[in-house]
Amino acid sequence: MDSSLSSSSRSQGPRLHPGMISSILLVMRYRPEHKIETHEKIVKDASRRVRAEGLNGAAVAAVMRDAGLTHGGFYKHFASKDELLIESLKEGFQDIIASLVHAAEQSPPGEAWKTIVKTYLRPEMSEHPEHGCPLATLGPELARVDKRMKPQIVTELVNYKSRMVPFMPGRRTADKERAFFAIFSTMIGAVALGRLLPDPVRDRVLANAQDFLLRGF
Amino acid sequence: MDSSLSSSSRSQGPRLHPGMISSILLVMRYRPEHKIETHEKIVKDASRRVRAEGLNGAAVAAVMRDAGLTHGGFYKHFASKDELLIESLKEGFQDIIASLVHAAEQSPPGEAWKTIVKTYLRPEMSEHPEHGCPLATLGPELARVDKRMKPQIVTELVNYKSRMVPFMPGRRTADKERAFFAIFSTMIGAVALGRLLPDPVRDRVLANAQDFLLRGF
DNA sequence: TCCATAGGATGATACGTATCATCTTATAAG
DNA sequence: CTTATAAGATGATACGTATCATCCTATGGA
Repeated sequence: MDSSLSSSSRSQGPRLHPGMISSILLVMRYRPEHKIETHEKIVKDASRRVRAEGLNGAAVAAVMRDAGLTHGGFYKHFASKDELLIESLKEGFQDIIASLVHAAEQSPPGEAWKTIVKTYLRPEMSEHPEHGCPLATLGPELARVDKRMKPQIVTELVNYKSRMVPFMPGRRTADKERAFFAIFSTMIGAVALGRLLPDPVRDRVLANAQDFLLRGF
Repeated sequence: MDSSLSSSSRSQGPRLHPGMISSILLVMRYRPEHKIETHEKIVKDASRRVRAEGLNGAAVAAVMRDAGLTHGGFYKHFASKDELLIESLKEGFQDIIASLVHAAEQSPPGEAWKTIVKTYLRPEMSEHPEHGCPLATLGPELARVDKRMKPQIVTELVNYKSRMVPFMPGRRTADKERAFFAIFSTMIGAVALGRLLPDPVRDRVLANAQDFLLRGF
């Protein structure tokens, strides 16, 4: 690995030698992955909390406790709470994108969008908002966040769209985009509406939306 | 009005006479409508705030200030903040129900549902959440409120549905109910999604949902 | 004119929360 | 083993908010 640098006696002048490198660059007291790992754990916990309890369900103290830490270390990981929010939203979007893409990919091309609809509208998806689509859980709240966060949220949404559009019904891309908005509007609304109602009714709302979409295209 | 009770000299024994009535029942220092009026003003202000800023946008102090009062008198009007929340939600639902019913009633019976769709999806409706549908503004938040409030929210939603169903497309009531859920899911989702996006895109999302629905039934 | 009182105002309390300053400690490098 | 230092813990501050106790005052009736 570092064999070319291992004999410092051969280097002349003030060139970099292993000792200098380690004292300048490699001064890491914890495993290099350590901070990254806990950072990711915090974000994942926050992402679940945010989807389950809304934008202010991810209180600093609560999220840190989830990660087995105390509130004090928070600002070693994030410049502000908003930064955590953005990261946990991103995490949430990647979460459902992964689920939906995975489902879509193992179904015949023409049917992929139907698979996405069926996956999104499964009752278990509604039952577990902490693993569900951030749009269905906190869509309206996201519309009200601080101006500074909006561009980043729009970016996530645009990315979401671009990952879904390939699977959408329609010939031209413009058609697929229209289908994306129509289909996701219906699904987001159905999940939101369903969650207001007691279990059996909720499932009927979801099934109804599914029928509507599968027949509608 | 009270002429039958006006001559107290005619009554014998410990019967009710005007003096007693006024000292027992009619001891009202302010106009009887006074309290009701300010109560309604508080609720209307809260209803706007809640729809514009979310469930915790209606802070006691803020709402009272809107009404030209201070926070102290709040509990002369409401037993708790939750009580205000319920009342302002009810107000919000009555608000859009009135708008939609009004629009629907002045259009030919078979077309009423189309008018509702066009009204709900107007860009101005999206621009002014404080006068819009509570479901589009705080649907997911309502799904997370305290268990004790849920029944009352469900009641409001059921009432909303029963007011819209008569205008929905379909022959039998069951069909109309299915249409209600499909149509409102799509509209709620479209408004929520649209509000995440910058103005011109938002309007396309709304128009897209409208086309989808008008063609879909 | 005076009074009783309900509506409203002032002010206090208790709690949650974001943020930051300062202290402690685990650990890789030497 | 020692040491430097970054990750994390403790604790403090500041602010918002719900709730309530207590005070003030406008006003209809006498």
